[in-house]
Amino acid sequence: MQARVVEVVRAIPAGRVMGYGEVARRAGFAGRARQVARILADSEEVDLPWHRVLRSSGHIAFPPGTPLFDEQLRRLRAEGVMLRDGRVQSARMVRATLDEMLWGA
DNA sequence: TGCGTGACCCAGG
DNA sequence: ACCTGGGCCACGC
Repeated sequence: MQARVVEVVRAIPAGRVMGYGEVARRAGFAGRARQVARILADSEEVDLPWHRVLRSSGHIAFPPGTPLFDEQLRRLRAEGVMLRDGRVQSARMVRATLDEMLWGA
């Protein structure tokens, strides 16, 4: 599962974000969002754009003010992803169906 | 072995 | 648009 998840995360285009659940689905493990989170937490992978993965709500998963929260926010801003009321606009989210047509796979 | 704990999600209400 | 209950499952104590 680890490898498939890493693949999916690596495939998220810069400037766009994806929910943990969506990552799980695309990796072939629907329903296992928690495992995706753990995998990212444990991953030693370099150049893994883990900051492009957030809650389906558009919120960063860490509590505001924590080091990881700040780090993720910083990386997102660096690629032009802005947050409104603590969350990214849904338009930035790679969702199912409709997006499948636009971005494929 | 058992149980609480998460970088979570979703259908309902 | 927020809250809730149930689902999910690897880990650690």
